[in-house]
Amino acid sequence: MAATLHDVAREAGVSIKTVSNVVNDRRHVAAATRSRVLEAVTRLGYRPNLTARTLRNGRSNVIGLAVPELTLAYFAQLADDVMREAEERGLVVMIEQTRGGDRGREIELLQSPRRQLTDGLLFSPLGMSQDDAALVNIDSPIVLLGERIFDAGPDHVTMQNTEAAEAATRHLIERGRRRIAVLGVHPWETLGSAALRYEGYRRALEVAGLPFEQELVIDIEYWHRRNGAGALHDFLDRGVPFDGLFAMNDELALGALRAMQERGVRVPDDVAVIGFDNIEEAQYSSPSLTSVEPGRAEIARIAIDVLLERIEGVTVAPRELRSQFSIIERESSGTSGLWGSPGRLS
Amino acid sequence: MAATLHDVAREAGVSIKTVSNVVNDRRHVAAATRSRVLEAVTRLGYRPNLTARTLRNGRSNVIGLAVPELTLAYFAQLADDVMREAEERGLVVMIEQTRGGDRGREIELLQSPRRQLTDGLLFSPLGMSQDDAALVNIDSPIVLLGERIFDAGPDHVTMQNTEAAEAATRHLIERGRRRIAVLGVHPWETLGSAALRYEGYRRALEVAGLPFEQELVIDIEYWHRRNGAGALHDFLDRGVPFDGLFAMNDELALGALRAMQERGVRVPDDVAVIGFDNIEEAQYSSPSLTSVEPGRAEIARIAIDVLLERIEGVTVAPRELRSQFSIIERESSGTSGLWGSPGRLS
DNA sequence: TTGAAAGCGCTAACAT
DNA sequence: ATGTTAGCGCTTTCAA
Repeated sequence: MAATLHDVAREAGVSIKTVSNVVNDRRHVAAATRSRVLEAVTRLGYRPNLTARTLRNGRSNVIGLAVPELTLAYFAQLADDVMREAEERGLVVMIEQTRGGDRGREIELLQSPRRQLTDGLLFSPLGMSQDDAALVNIDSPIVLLGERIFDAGPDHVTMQNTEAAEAATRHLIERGRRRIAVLGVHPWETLGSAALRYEGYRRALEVAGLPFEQELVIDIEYWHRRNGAGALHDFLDRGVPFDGLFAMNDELALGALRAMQERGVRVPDDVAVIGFDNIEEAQYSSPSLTSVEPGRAEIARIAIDVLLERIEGVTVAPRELRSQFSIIERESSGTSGLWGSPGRLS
Repeated sequence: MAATLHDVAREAGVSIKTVSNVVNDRRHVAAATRSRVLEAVTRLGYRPNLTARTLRNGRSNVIGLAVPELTLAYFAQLADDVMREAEERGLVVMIEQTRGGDRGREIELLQSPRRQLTDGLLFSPLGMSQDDAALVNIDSPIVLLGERIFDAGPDHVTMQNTEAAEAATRHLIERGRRRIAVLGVHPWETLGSAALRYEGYRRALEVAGLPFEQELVIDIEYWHRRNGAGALHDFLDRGVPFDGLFAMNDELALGALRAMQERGVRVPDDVAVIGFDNIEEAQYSSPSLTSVEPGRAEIARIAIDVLLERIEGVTVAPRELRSQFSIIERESSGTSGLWGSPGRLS
């Protein structure tokens, strides 16, 4: 059995209060007493029971992070960023997967008794939508990530989707591309990353005075590589001429690269490609993938800061915060460079 | 403030014991009482305090999973598998990253008070080695994953590294390759995935009566894509002739594919390539990557079963369990197939 | 500076 | 079938 405060107190010949004071590094402990206690602590191998401490303090120093899927590189990297930031603040992260946009699972998760194990939740919904906004107003502190739900009550940290998508499309236009296809559109939604990025795409065309062509719009529900590859095969079958491709995320873009390679379409010579998210693989694909760096690490940092404020009980009006983005240019939108060195960040 | 058992009891006009019985679905509760209690539960929005329950029961139904890095696809997928299996058993998983083989962090994690938040730990060491075997014998239940530490005391679940590597190498030999390079060797270790897979490589050569050539051995410490690409560039610079490549994991293989593409080496025409791990990307690279499927999902299932047994207090001798593997053949070792459909599993 | 004791919310032994 | 109560290990008034 693990040693408790009582055991240590008995061993050191003091009260548990004193042991508690020593363990928690409080003042008002005589040096002699302190060392006697510490000795007992090591002798017994005492380690504080975090569950008891949590029950007593009403605070666990564990925060939850709910993402659609860890096997999507973007979310694995987000999780990594969040864990790094959390660690610096002495927090532990408990990750939960909502499994690719299952609205029911998301709602269940919000209401799960497991919320009680954490002091607060960073929640990245995918299946829930603006209609469900009321449901995210749970008792415990919560910060929303992503673009599914706006103005719902909780703080919200996200990226500049529309602006970044506009910049991405402009990037292709500036390189002389005129017929730019867009991959991953969700025509059924008006919010969400897809809708916002699509908006940016259209805005860039408009600003450049380029016509919008419906035949260049490729709908895809799930933004996985396989869907990108499949959809692009179908698109190529249709024979619609195009010289640029804006993929709504890097997974789609990588799938598209693969499909084009299979079909003998040269990138960037025939088609210049840009993705979104700047996942690590974008550097190592062939050709390396130009992408939008959305400021993921910044999102993680801000989100945790905001969540911690709420946990501490700060009561300001809900905030909507956005990270900075940038375009990382690589081979897929620039020089052919099959002989160049692997893409670097910047 | 959240409602407690007491509040519900008062609201329903019964004792807390009865409420507890209802909440935990015990028998010995009259139907009328039960419905009255349930009504009070919904009216007050009562949700059991898991921390209190854990303190009382000495069991949290949370298990820990410690992996090197979530951003390595293999571990993201392992985490996903573990979470799926855990969920089916009513468990929650708390993931921790040891950050790419940092021995100090691994040891710290084993001794962290955070262990107290979980009923047991699935631990995949990378920095610790056989010399540290004693340190994994912690108080709480633990199951080792991977190949860093053997015969240490805890149960150990792993894959058939040597056998699978031998099969992988044989796969290339059977396709007529005679000068097979091996990528990712760790000459400084005698256990560990690298050593075991290297052993399999050598065994396959021996069985086939092929000479072992030191110049075909490529050492790489970190099995990331960038290192695979870099090392292969160096190897190509050396001008050593080769017609097959066994990469010790898929990330290295994907990096190598990229490097060969940059240097005009055709895969599989000039060099047939096989990886290890069968990460999802292997299907979508160009060419798609032949790989060893190591039985990751099976490892997750077995590991949780074994851990749960220990948590329940089973006291049998420590076991060493291994998953089944198979070779998933794709383009990188077979037909050129640039026009084929994206690789499928099998 | 240190000690005694209450109580966080729950479960279960024991009593009725 | 239901109620009373001790106690899981900790922190924290309140006293000494």
